Amino acid sequence: MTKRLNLKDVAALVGVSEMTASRALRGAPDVSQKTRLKVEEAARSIGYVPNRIAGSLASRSVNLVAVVVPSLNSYVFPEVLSGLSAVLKPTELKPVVGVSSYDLAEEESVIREMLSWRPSGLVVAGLEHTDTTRSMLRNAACPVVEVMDTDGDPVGHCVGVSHLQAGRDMAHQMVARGYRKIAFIGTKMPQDFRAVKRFDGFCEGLAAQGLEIRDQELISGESSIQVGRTLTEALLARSPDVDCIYYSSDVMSVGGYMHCLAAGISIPDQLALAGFNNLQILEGLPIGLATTDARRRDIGRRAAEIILRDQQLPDDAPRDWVIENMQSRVALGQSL
Amino acid sequence: MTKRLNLKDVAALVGVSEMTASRALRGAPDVSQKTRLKVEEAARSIGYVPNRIAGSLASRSVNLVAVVVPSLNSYVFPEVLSGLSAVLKPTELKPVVGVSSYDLAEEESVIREMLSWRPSGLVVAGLEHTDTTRSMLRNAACPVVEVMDTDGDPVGHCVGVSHLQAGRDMAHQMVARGYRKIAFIGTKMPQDFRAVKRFDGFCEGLAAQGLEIRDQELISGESSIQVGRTLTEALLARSPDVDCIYYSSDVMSVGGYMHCLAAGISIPDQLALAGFNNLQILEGLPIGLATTDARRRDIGRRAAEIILRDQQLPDDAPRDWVIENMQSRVALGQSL
DNA sequence: GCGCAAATTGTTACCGCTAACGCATCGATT
DNA sequence: AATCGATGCGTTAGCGGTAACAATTTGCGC
Repeated sequence: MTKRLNLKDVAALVGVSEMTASRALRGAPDVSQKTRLKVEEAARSIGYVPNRIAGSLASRSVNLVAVVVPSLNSYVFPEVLSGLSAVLKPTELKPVVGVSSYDLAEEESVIREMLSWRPSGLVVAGLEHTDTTRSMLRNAACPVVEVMDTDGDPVGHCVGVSHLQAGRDMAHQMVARGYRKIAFIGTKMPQDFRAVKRFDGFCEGLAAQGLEIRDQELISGESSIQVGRTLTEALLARSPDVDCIYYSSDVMSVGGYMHCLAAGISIPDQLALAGFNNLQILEGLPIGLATTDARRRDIGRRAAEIILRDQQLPDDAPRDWVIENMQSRVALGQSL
Repeated sequence: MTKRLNLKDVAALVGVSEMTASRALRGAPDVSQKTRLKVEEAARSIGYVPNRIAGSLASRSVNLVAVVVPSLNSYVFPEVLSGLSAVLKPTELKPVVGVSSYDLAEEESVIREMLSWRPSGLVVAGLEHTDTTRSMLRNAACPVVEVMDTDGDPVGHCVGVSHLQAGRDMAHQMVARGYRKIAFIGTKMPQDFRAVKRFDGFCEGLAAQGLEIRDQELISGESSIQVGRTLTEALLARSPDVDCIYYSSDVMSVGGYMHCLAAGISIPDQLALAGFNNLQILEGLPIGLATTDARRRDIGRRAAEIILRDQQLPDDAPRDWVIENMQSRVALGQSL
């Protein structure tokens, strides 16, 4: 907790103007190598850290990309972030993460907070927002990308997969493989709009083949292996004839698998399981659990690319809106 | 992408000075209820979002707490964050996350970037830093808390557990339970200083009882269930007589457990397993895997409390440095 | 040694907001 | 009616940098 250091202090130490010191430290052109070195050395010697608040205000530019996700615990968003970071790494831009806790009001407040820092771009998970949020996104002075989901009405750019379609596809796969007594287990219902869409698509897919959900467990809590296991046990106790379960997430299907292991239920002979996301935790299990690859890393990468591209454009340039539906892919594993 | 809106625009619309508009929107005193409502309404109507860059510069205060962690994929730091967020939630402060990728040079650059935003506090995982980083932390004009680890020489406040001690404790538990042919499997070695300390403490604990590591697998890659499974298989193939394995993380021990499931190895009769962290993924497994609770949420909470407390203090008030060693707790489960 | 363009450095005017202080207004007090 | 403290609002002067332009120095050809 020492005296606040200014550019002025550095400049005075070297005996140049603030402007020259500023240029030297930013690596701007028009500074001689000699003074640049002297300034850098002086800055280092007194431990000067530039004040980006002042810098950003003056230059009207902020090297941050805001990323708003519903949760960091669910294993799914860190991977989106990782794709995004990889693309931003060689640039000046840095991601900043905000968490909305699957709550639209909270999302609104997080986005307002983020936008108040005037970032160079905003990435937000999902297409569902409050009216105020939508209006803030529309008026934002930076590119906006809504990610994860393409079933809906994007405000800005949009990169994701169709969760409705993913649900339908899974229904068809299950029916094609002969399962008829099919159940669904979901968490964060109905706050997780994408899980709801998968469920809807799933029911629709079953209906298209003259079937309907045999039983279901929907809870509003977060997903976890433990919860997946407990809900599976409860559902099977109630509906012992169920021959196939679709889970809202791989975390949950792993829990289901754990229940089967403990209860001696053979997979897929006695019970078939499928999840969603293609999470890393599926790798390394004794059997491959069926899932759908949600292209999370690709989504993160693409969002970053769009922001980089747009951000270069002058404010009044024509913008071509990207709506990109990455095809999600069912991976059957040995559990279906 | 619309016109940039100012406080001036809002003020003009209402017919008051910028200052009054500013006070109204911040909820500052000395504004009549009537004008406050008019200003709020005007701001909402044109979709004004305050510019916190300008605001922070003028008020010399930033409502952000920087949090620098090595990774978001490892399942461990999100929980620290969650404890931290919970404590900050009712305050003005908001956490901002940076990722250092288990790389001290990267950490230095992330911390410099963070400090350039003049946050109200900085939380960083670990006690090992480059000299430049240490000097930046020492000179930072905000409270600094080093978390996770207490074995070392903190620059600022410090909250964590002793990883050396955790390793020692686990060695004693294993020996006490009769295991003698003990191996270690670790990831991010040696970049993960805390894992290294656990390993060192572990070896020391074994040595204190006349034993030494029977075999080991150390890799620099990230931990995952898959990697845990593969390394376990490789180690057992090489040293089939090993009767107990200590892993650098629960993620890895779960992988080991998966190998045992697949290979029909009975736990703990044929092989005992123990990990570290007490991650949530342990819950729901058919058996409880031994681990050590690393108190991650408590650490996050405590760090937030320290920052809140310190941040109120005037710059020149005497500061009492906190060094808090939370006792880590071994949880034996049924795998040891 | 002179003239001129390129290279380097300095000056001025903000960026958008707020701290600090100043100045009215108004009801209550004496 | 003059005094006074509270209340509400405006004015001034920055916060710590940078864009844009002005000024100075330097190198070089002739």
